[in-house]
Amino acid sequence: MRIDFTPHHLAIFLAVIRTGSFSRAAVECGLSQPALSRTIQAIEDALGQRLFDRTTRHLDLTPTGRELHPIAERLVTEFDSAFDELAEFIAGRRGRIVVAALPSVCAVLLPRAIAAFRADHPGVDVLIRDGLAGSVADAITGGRADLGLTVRPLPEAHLSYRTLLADEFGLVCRADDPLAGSTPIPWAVFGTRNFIAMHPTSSVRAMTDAAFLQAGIAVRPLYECAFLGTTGNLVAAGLGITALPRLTLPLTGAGGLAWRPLVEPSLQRALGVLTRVGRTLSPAASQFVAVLASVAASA
Amino acid sequence: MRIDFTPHHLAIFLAVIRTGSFSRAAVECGLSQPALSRTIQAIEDALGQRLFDRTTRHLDLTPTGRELHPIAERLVTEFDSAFDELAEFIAGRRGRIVVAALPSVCAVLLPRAIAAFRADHPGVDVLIRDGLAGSVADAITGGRADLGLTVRPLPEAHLSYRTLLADEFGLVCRADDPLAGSTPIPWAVFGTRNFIAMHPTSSVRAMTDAAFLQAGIAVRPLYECAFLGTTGNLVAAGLGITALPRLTLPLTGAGGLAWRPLVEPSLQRALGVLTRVGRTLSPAASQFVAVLASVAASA
DNA sequence: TAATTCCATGCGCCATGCGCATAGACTTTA
DNA sequence: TAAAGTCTATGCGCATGGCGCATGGAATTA
Repeated sequence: MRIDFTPHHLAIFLAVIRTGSFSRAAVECGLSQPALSRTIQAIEDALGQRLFDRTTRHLDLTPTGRELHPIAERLVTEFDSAFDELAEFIAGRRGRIVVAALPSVCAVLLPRAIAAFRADHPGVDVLIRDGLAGSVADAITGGRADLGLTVRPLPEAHLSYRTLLADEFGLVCRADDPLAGSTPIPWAVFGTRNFIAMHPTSSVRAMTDAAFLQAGIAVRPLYECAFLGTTGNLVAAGLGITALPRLTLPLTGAGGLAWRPLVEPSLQRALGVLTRVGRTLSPAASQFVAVLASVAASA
Repeated sequence: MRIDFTPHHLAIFLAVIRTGSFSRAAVECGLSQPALSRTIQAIEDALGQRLFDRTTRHLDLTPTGRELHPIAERLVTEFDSAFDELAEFIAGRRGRIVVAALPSVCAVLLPRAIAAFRADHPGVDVLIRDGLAGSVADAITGGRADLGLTVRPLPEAHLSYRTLLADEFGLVCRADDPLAGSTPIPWAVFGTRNFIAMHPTSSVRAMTDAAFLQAGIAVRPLYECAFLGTTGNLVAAGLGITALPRLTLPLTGAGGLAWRPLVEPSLQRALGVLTRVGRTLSPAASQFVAVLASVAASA
């Protein structure tokens, strides 16, 4: 007779050894004595060997039982620790999350979220890959990242997007610029001043272009910067003004700048979580999204 | 839902990974596709997590599945190798046998039996503890030896004895002794010559005393030797004659001795296997007994 | 649009595992 | 010496779970 051994079988065997009695082992295992007795018999039948030499008064391991003893101990321990380990992962207490994010998110939202998350999940590593909107989406599509933190992408069948917060566009000028005094400021202002643009592949540029279109003005970019730091320094140097979402301001790295809300149109850059549809998130990643949402809500 | 995971569950999980398909995995596992599908679902329900992101066209591990993968591999391997190991033991190809035996058996029967046994069972170690009849029986009673090779002991409830061979008593004298010419020789001969006896605790002494009683003669031992080598040398020196079972002759260690069958009564010392009742022998030990029996039969 | 290929699900069957009651063996106690 | 007590084994019936068969439903291909 060939049965499929389970850790349960082995645990029962070990309980008999530990207690030195079928009845006591049955109590310990939460079974009736007949059930336990038959489980031992089933193992013995499967092995073709007795495990215990037993009478009503005596119970001893047979040589085969003695041989199985350490094996059973090892297997049960292995099983338990393996599933404990897995349970840690499922509980979100262990794992690795790869987050692809826009530089601005990396600079502002992510650090706070990671700090809050790691406080509760010290066993989870969070890896960051920063990049522009296109590369974030590619990382998600290609499976190189679990989560993307980016602007709303063009709708695509296998991408799922959930907005976390709206980052408002505003004018960025020198603090001593007269514009810094009036608020709010219409986008039309860029028709009268030098505009320092971001690089055409950036998500900010796509939105400023759209705003100009909506405001009905034609703006000729004076510079096209790949990095916000460059943009900030150009503005600080008095070479022109620009429009940036509020959260990107710290990335300009320049002092003496003012940010004032822009209207007509009032424009917000949606920042959110990008995932791949049909791909289950790890428990840790799901919980990280929740932390992100609460951090974004309190921002 | 909490199920009892078995290596079978894990093997099915691994088969799906290996084949990249539920249907192919089902074939590989000798199951129907629905059965396999439900087994995976059962694991997923138990863990509260999907293991595969699957459509009819695509199958991918989820993070939890990826986490379980190496764990499952390890556990299945552990289980297999553990039971392979146990199977070796049960087949009698691995193990350790402790044999307690009389010196004469150690010298004559055991070496041949061990040689024959080890040729077929290179993985089994055979340990020998030699001692007189009493200590052999004690070793069995006390569980310090698996098998005893000794004379038939006094019947005792927990000892089981099985005769392997009958070792015939004969006269031992110098080869140039006139007695060496006549055969068979009656025990009464010891009434007319100096008798060199074995020590009172030895099994041989018990039998020679009984023979004298049966032959109706009174014999006064000249010496009482603990070792057969001493006895042999005393005989060789011409100090007397003695009676020994045939198989003990090589242990006398003396040259120039003759052995002639004794009659009136003709006496045989039974040599056999002593075991403890109610104590299962290891598979290797059982097989060793079989080898002993066949070696004894051909002796 | 039809055919094909997968995975999921409804259904019924049967083996397995369980508890209850009790038998049987052995020891202890009166 | 007999009765009581303790421990494992077994008969029995029930519920659960695992399985195969048939089929549904979704995605892809011809």
